[in-house]
Amino acid sequence: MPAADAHARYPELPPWDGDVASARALQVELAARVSLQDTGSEPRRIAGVDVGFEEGGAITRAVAVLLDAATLDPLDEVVARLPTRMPYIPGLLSFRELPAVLVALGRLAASPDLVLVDGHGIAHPRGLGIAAHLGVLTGLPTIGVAKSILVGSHDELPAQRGACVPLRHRGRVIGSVLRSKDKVRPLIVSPGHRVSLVRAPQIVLACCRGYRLPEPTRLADRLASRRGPGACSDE
DNA sequence: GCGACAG
DNA sequence: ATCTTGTCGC
Repeated sequence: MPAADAHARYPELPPWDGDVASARALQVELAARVSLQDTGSEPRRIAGVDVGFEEGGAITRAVAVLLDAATLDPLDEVVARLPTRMPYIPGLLSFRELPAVLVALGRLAASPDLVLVDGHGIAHPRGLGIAAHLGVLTGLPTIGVAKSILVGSHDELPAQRGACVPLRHRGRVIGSVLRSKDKVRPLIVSPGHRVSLVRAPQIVLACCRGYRLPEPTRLADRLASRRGPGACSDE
């Protein structure tokens, strides 16, 4: 996909025009298209996506990594850089980051059967966090893995890895608060699309390998922001 | 009206 | 998200 055609290709992701009210209205429409039904089949390839910024925010850098679902070994990684076209507005994150994410995902060597996104799924004021928005756009099963709560509340969570309690909002369960590692801040996991509330945290926990973040998101995160071992593309 | 607010 | 070194704790 030509590095800036996400808008033309997806009517559900219009270019930013400063109209917050209509963007929110669109989210309400798209949220009605979200499915919380599991696919039934086990994923063979799982992708992880995350976004970082360069040049003081002028450049949006999206990273997509593809992993073998069985071994969690990396199969491919893509970095896409696009000029930033919108400011960060709580609740409208997907409109700002998805254009770059779609380009990165489209350049992967193979399409994933599931995508883990750094951000929320349906655990959002209008039920359409970035993972849910991406799922509705592409039709791919997606799960939101956030590092903090946007909306909702929950009971106390045990300190041991694997502990999981429901995240509720307006009397509804919208996700899970999951302890992915002993004594670290929990992850906020919510279905994005075509994944159930029950399976989302199970899948995410199964993707954790001793770090707080599950491998798909952790590897994408490492390339999107920090400079760690293997983060340099040249030399 | 006041505070909260993914990344 | 990003600006940023060393440091406290498991």
